[in-house]
Amino acid sequence: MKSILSALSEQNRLHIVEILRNGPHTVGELVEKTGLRQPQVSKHLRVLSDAGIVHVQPIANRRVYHLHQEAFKELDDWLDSFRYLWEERFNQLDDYLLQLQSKEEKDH
Amino acid sequence: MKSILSALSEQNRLHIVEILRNGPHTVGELVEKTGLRQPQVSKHLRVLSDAGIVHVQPIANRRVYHLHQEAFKELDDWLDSFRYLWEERFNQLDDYLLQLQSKEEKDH
DNA sequence: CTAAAATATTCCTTGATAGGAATATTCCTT
DNA sequence: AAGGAATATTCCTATCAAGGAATATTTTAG
Repeated sequence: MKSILSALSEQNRLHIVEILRNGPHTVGELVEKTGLRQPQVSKHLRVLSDAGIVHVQPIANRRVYHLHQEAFKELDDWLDSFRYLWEERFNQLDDYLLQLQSKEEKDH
Repeated sequence: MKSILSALSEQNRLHIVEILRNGPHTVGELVEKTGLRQPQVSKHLRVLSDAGIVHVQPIANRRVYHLHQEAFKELDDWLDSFRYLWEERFNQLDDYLLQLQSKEEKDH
């Protein structure tokens, strides 16, 4: 989880991921679309790959990169544990404040 | 989007967010549960707050922090744009490789 | 009004990381 | 085999962010 998030936390990598959302791309195409230099693109792809966000398919002397669904599923599962936030109708905060207050009264 | 992701990309902040998933906490409680020192916790909370991930409710001389649903909704919306990855049955990669190959043949 | 508790901020130092430049590697073409 | 194209890696430097220590701020208690 942490490696996925930190891989995505960099501007240019986020951009690359959003380009790949439109389908697989070779490194050269990514260089063109991002305006970055080739070595930096390769380096970012390495980080994304290590985080399991992209996969590579070698074809001749090119490398075709594409998104790997597992990483996004993982993110989605993690987000699931927060969905109660906008699905529950009662307010956790109010509850907590009341509880804090009653604790205070006990202290006196 | 980027600020949310980079806020969450730090280990201890991710931990704080997961503690807050169980409900609102004061700074002191977070210090205790994380084992971090108070100033660092305050600093992390600042980053989370700037990213819109947490909100604060002052009560006496304490501050009660809680998760702010909007940030998670935003993340969820962003993830939505990738859901096709595990919902589509055809394979983008295969399509792309075929396309690459036919382009190559034209070049000859 | 003063002291103490809870929290935030500032300053400093250090470690991680991104970009630049150069170079290595791999595969194709001839 | 040699050269060139596509991509990856290495080394260096500069920037940024995290932790430590000290201090400031706010609020309550007495």
